[in-house]
Amino acid sequence: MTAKDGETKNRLIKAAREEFISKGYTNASLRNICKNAGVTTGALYFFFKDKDELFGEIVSMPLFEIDRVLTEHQAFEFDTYQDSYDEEESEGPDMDVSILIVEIMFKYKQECILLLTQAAGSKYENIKDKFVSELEAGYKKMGPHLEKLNGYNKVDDYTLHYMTHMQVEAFIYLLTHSKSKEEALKELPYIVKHIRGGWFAVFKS
Amino acid sequence: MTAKDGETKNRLIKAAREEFISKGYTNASLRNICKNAGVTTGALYFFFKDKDELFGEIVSMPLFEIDRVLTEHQAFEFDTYQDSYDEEESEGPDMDVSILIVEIMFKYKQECILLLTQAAGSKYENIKDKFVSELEAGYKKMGPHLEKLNGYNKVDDYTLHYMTHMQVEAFIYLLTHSKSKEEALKELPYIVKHIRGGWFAVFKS
Amino acid sequence: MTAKDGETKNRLIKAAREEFISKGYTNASLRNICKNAGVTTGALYFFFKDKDELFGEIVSMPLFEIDRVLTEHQAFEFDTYQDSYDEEESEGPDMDVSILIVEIMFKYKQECILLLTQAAGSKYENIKDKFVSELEAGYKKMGPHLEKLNGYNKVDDYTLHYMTHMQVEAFIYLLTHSKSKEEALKELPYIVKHIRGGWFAVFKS
Amino acid sequence: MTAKDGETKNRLIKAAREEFISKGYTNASLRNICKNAGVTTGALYFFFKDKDELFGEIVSMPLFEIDRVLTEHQAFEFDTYQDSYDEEESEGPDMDVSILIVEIMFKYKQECILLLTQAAGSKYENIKDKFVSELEAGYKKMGPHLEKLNGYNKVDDYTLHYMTHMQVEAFIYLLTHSKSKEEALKELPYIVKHIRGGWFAVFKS
DNA sequence: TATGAATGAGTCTTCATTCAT
DNA sequence: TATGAATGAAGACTCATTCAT
Repeated sequence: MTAKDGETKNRLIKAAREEFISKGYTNASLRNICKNAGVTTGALYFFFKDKDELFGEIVSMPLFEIDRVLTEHQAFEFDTYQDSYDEEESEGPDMDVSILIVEIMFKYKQECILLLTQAAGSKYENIKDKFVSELEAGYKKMGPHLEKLNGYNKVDDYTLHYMTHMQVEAFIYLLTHSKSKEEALKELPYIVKHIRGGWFAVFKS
Repeated sequence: MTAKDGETKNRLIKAAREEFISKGYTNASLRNICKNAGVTTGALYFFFKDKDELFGEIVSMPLFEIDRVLTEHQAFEFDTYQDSYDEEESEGPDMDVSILIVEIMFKYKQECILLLTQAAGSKYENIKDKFVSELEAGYKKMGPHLEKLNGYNKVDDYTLHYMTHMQVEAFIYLLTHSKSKEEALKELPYIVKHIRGGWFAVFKS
Repeated sequence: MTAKDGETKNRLIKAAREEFISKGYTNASLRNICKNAGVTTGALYFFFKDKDELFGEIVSMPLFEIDRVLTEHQAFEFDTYQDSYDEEESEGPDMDVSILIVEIMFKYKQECILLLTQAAGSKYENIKDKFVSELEAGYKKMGPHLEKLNGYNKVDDYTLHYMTHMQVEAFIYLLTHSKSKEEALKELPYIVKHIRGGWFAVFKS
Repeated sequence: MTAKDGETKNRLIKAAREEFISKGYTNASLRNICKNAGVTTGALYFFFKDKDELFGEIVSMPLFEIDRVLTEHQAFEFDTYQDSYDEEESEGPDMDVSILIVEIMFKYKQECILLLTQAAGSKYENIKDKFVSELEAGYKKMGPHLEKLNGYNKVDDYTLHYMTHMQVEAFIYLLTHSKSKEEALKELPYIVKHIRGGWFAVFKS
């Protein structure tokens, strides 16, 4: 590092953020990014291996935080609901986790929109599926326990995958259609209600 | 070497179909299409105004058919449910329409996937929103009638829009995750059940 | 000729006129002309050998008329001024010819502007030089007679060519900078006065 | 193969010069320029924003120098002739400025021809009008002073504009029709005489 | 650390023209 | 008379990437 500690790299990241956010991965131009950062192409390639890696720099932070919450959520849920599951009477941990995710998504609003809707062409273009898989894995672990309880159907893989996918889409909707974090949090309960409604319609006979 | 019967045009369309489907609108290359069709660039531009119009040639047919079903659906539903609405006990017309849509989507499977998930950059890039709007408009007309019935809440615009959006996503899911029309039709009832479950969870207090 | 006598050809000419006038020779598009004429490319090539010939169809008429006036003018002037030349006291035949030329130029205003300022790339791109040569040839015939008169210098070829060229430019100016034939005719005397002023400054010692 | 000293850029400029001069702005081909420079298209666009900027590189130098002389000319003339104006007996500063302009024009002969007669389509396509306007503005400042002197008419805008335009055309003629600077300078006095002759024919009653 | 130069394949689109029917 | 189809070369311009210095 010279005098200006990471200055160039920061300018590149800032310019990249704006370019990616406004044009999406494929249509973003590295040339443009360099120009707006006041830096030459060579400099970009000193700090980043390629376009994909630069893109990663922009979206990795929120991605990491969301991943962490999801992982913790699963661990927690598994411990808690081993023996009972009484969804009806509480908004319980699901609601808490949902709030956490909304908080993260709006903390990095533009980055998350970028990651979840404009990443086509990049190595993150299937990130949605990754989230779905993580959630699904968690639900699968819970499955056997739920099935022991009264009135719960066995749900086949297709349906489970579908419902998990919809859940992810719901959060993306919240992210892309709410003006502010406050609005999102205000609407969240209705959305959770909606998700659960669908969930129980399928799980209960 | 003058071909008859629109042979050249057909070869162009076929090559375009493959290129668009495998790469999406933006990343498809007209050069490639021409090369694979064994035709010069000039020929392409004799038949099609530009890339967008060529793309339209591939996706307009399913788009048209889906639009028609949606329009008829709305008209029908509005007439039928003016006075009563007993969702619980039947799978009624909604199910019928859903089946119709699935039929169309799988009749033109690749084209629909293209249109609904790979159209970014083309004039159809907001087609999903258009479907959502059409459905939403239909539901809004039904709103006042539903509100007269026992136990139905008034649903605000945000939530209505959200639910409609999810409904469209559900169909896209069905399209992209089912191996065959048969599998899609087999899963459809569960999905409809899921949608309705969410729907009533919100509509009923 | 079929029923519609020369209809297609006329439509082509009309469309070509508009295209050439608004874009100049090089930037005019034959494709566009055909489209606006509601005719296929093949038809154009049935009536016209190539772009140049079509262009000729538009500009040949005024060209012909101007040529004729210039030719007659020379013949006339030569006969008249064999023995005397008293420019100072009359506006004489020069003025008459100038009026005639202005009349023609404004009768085909757009076509003449096209021919004189937008013909680059066509076979008429040196038409200005042709006019200059014609005029010059006329003046050369008059030269020996003028030189016999008192106070007239011999004018070298370079200067004669220059003055003739300027004279042509003066008419082009009149054409391109006057709003109407009337305005052009109103300004014409001043321009002729200007030309003659220059002329005599050189011819007389 | 990395060249030093702007070698590539120079080769590009040289090739561009030749291409533009021989074909004019519109018909010059960037592809051709690159080929003749032995360079790839990308290289061209590294050095120049677009065709217009490359063209500017060729013609901006003479343009700048001519502009400077014109500007200084105006300032000077205005100072000098505030109180008297005796055109008849001297060739005065007008002649000096004319010589200067001829010197510049022939220093960059091909470039000036390009700029003044082949720039259609480029951002310089109206450069002639710009020169006319500059000169005209200068004359307008002198107008009131001239009118105070004996025997000077007021000249209307149309005529003034016309005469200025002709003056510019005269210099273009000199440029395009003289074999060498020497020939141009030899002819210049006659041309100035011609211009003044026209000028006084109009200015004096 | 970063620059400046350069690659080379690629983008979509337009052109005047030809010719069998 | 005219069409409809097709050519093939060319247009300006952009791309992500490389590399010697």
